[in-house]
Amino acid sequence: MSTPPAPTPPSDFLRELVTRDRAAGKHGGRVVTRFPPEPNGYLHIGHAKAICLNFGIAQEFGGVCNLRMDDTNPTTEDPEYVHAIEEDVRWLGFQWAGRTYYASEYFERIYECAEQLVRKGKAYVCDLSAEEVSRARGTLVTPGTESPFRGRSPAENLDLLRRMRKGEFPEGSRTLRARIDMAHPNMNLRDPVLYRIRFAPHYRTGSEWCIYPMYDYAHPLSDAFEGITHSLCTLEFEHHRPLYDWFLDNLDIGHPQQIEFARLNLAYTLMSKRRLLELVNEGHVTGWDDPRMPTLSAMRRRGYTPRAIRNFCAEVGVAKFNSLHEIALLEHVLRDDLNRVALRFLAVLRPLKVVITNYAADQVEEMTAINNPEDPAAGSRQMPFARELWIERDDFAEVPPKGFHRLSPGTEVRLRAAYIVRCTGVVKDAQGNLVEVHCTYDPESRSGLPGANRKVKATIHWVSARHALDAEVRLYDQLFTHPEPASDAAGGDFRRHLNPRSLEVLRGCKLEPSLASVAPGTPLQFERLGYFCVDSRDSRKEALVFNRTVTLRDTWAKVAAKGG
RNA sequence: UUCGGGAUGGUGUAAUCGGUAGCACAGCAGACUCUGACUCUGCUAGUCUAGGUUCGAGUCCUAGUCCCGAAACCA
Repeated sequence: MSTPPAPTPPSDFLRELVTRDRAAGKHGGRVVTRFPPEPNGYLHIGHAKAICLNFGIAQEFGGVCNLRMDDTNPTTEDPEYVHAIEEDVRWLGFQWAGRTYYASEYFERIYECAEQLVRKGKAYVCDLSAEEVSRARGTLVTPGTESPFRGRSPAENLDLLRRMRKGEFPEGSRTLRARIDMAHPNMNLRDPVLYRIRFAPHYRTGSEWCIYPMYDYAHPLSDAFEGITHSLCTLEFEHHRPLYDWFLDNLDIGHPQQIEFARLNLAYTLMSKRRLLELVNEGHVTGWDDPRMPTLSAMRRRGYTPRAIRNFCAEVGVAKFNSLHEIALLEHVLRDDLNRVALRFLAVLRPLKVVITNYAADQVEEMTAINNPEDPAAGSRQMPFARELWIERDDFAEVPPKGFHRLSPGTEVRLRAAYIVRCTGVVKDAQGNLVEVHCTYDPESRSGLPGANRKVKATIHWVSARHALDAEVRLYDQLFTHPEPASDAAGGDFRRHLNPRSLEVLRGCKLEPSLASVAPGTPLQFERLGYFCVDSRDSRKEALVFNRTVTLRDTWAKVAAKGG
C-alpha cells in the first residue's frame, strides 16, 4: 500500500506566527488560546470560525484552548446563553480543559490590579458623567481635554476606589480611568474607563460587586491569568491592542500577544448578535434556533453537520481582509458531507396521482432500495409498490419543454427501484386541471431483473399512495434578499430586505413508510430533492415535520429556468 | 481631516530568499448515471494605478487611488 500524500498543513498568517514564536522559544514553546464569548446571545457561524481557529491551533500545536465566558457586563448576560454556548462548542466537536472559565471569577484579582495601577499613579477616579467624559474625549481629529480629576493623589484615588467598591456612590457617578494621554491619536488611549458603577446583580457573582471592569481592561488580565500565549480576536480590536499591551506592561502578570484576524461574513445573512436578537424579539423568526438563522443552534436544527461547518471554516481560510463569503461554498461543504452520510428515502413533496392501469388493484410488492450508495454498510430497505402511486408534480409535463426527459404522454420513465412505466393518458377535472396520470408498467422491468437493463431517459421517485405517510415539510431559503442586508449599500434598515419567501411550508407531503421512525437530526436524503431531517422541536409521531437542510444540486432547474 | 488595517479571476484563499500566479467554490462544455445527484474530464477568468530597481517584481522602492475599522460607563 502506498503512503497517502501528507496532508498539507493549513497555512495562514496565524499559524505561521505561532510557528515562529515556538521556534523562538517564546512562552517556553507553549500554545494556549481561548475562545471568549460574552454570554449575551447565541453563537453563530461567524463564531464557528473563531472556535475552529482557537481550538484548532491549540490542538495542532499540542496546546489547550480555554472556553471563557467574557461576562463583565451584568446587564446583558444570562446563564441561558452560557449553556447554549457550551452546547454549541461541544456539538462542533471541541473539548476544553475540564471546565468553563469565567472572566467574572477573576473580579477580585482584576480589582487588585486596579489598586496597583492607582498606587502607581496610572489610574484615577473621575467624577465626570458619561456624557462629560464622552465630550471631553475629543474627536478623531481633535485632541481630548483632561479631566479635572486627573490630578488626584494615589491616596485619594485609592480611598475613592475602595468606596466605589463598597457602594458609597450612586450608579454612574464615578469611574476609574487609566491615566494615559488625552491627546493620543488612538482614541482608545484617551484615559479609557476601567471600572463603572452598576448596582446590577451579576448572574454568577450576585450582588457581591457594584463595580464592573470594562472589556479593554478585563480582557488582557483574564488572558494573562490563564497563561494565554496567543489571544486571537477580530479586526475591530486592532487599535485596542496598544491598550491591551499598556495594561500588561504596567502590571507584572505576564504578557499574552493579541493577534487580529478578519471576522467571517456570509452573504444574505446577518452576523451581529444584536440584530439577530432583534429578529427574534420582533418575531421575524420563531427563535434563535429558527432554521433560517445563522446561529449554530439553528443550523443544527436545520440539519447541518458539525463536520460541514468545520470544513467550511477550513475552506474560507483566515486573513486580515474583510471578506464576504458566498452561500454556495457553505452549501457545497454541506452537501459534500451529507452525501457521504445521509440515508436515502423517497418522498413526494408536491404529489400527483399515478394509476398503473395494468397493475392489479389488490397487488402489493416489496421493492428493495439501497440506503446509501456511498456507503454499502448502510444496507437496504423495502418499499411497498402498488397500483396507485404519488409522483412529484414537477416530474410530469403534459407538454414537455425542450430537454425535459421525465414523464409525459407516451414517454417512459423508470420508477426508482421498481418498474419502468409508460404514460398512456391523463385525467382532468371539469376545470381542466390535471387530476391523475395513467400509466402501464412493464412487468419485465422490475429492478434487479434483466428486463430492467435498458436505457430510460429518467428515473423518478414515487410513493405508494395507500402506504404513504403524510408529513409537513418546511423549505427554507435565505433570510434576506440583499447580500449585505445591514450595509449602507442596502440603504438603512435590514428589515426592509427580509425575504418574504424564506419559509415555505408544504403540507400533505407523501413519504415512504420507513420514514416513520427516523430520529430527529438524522441526516436524510429525499432522492432527487435534497437533504432533510426530522425537526427536533415540532415533529411528532402523528404529525411528522421535516426540515429541508439544503437542496441537491439541480442542473435541470437551471436549464429549465433559462428556457422559460 | 487623525489613527489603525487592507487591496491577487465572479467569491474566497495560496505563492520559500525576487524566479512558470496555484487551490477551492461559482460559471461553461462534455463523460458517466436506476438520484438531471455523486464522480470524472476539459475550459473560462486574476496580481488597484503610475513610475522606479532588476536579466526577472504579486513580492523590493517612491508616489497615488480605493476599501474597511475606530470617538459606549458594550464586548
